[in-house]
Amino acid sequence: MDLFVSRYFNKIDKKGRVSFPSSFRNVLPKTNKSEIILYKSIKTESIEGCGVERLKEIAKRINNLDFFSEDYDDFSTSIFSEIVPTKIDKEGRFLIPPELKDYAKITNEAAFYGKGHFFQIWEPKNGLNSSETSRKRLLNEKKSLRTILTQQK
Amino acid sequence: MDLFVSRYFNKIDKKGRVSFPSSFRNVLPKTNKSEIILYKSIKTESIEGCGVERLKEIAKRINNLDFFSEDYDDFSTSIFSEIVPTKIDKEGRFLIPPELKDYAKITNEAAFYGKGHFFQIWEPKNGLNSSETSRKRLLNEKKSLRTILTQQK
DNA sequence: TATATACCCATTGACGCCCATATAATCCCA
DNA sequence: TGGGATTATATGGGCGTCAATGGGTATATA
Repeated sequence: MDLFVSRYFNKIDKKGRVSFPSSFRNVLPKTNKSEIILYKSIKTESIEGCGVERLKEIAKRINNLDFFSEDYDDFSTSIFSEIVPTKIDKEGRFLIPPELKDYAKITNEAAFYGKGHFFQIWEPKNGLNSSETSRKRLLNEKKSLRTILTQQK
Repeated sequence: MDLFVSRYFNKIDKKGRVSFPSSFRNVLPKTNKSEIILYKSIKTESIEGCGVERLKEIAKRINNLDFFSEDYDDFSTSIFSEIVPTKIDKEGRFLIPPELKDYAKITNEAAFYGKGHFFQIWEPKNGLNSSETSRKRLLNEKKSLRTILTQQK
């Protein structure tokens, strides 16, 4: 499985360390399993992150936007300048950068949400509320996991 | 037969393990017979699942969406974090993820229902009640297998 | 020097992996 | 085609490993 999937709730210890979920670690490239990049989620009150190699992909996507558009400016500012490279220790733990931790209002527990090619880190209650909202929106739009997962080409 | 069909009632042992029905295992791709993905059924109090290969297709599709669109966000949010990849051991058994187990109110026995391209896992009594209800509803609507099987497009 | 963090080592409970058995299904050969 | 032998499936249990977590000490940085 080379995708960030599922959800994990991990404790933050007295030193501020938190375990990066084992299954997430396995998604990171073999060449660099000890570093991730973190940044503020643009649309939500959460931290977003991915492996370093994904950064290049993001750069490409942003580069494809109209160079003179507001979006280009906004995205490149809010993403690149906000990125915090973060090291993962031998036990698979890392320190959540203080600014991001504050931004997401995380205190003593962190919820890790798999999002495919990236992941999000939430204050647990906020995370639950947010996914509940998503779930309801899906129901209203009559889309369900089943329709998406089982549809044939 | 590359479809999930028929119904099986399997016991959950002291360690929480349950056999994934042999005929279901044969539906999984030869390349990966030891992993399935599970998620909450949206419309019923049951667990739904399928092989991992579908997930990868979805990931590919989602990745092709506009990186900054609402759709990209919505899909990745509602799909990836809800999915629980689950390993099947050498004997064909697996652990039902606790959250899903609770959701379906499963305790010491699980009913596996083949649904074609996916399957469902029910608490046995709930499963029986649900299929009985379905049967009656079909009868009331005067639909029969024959109508469905013989209708032309 | 004070504070933070990198680097060790320890603990615990859960899980993966292995081996075992009973029953059911299948096969094979006379 | 019958009946014994072989194989497959569901199930039970032991044990080593790993993930998450806790904490001590050296090292760095300001």
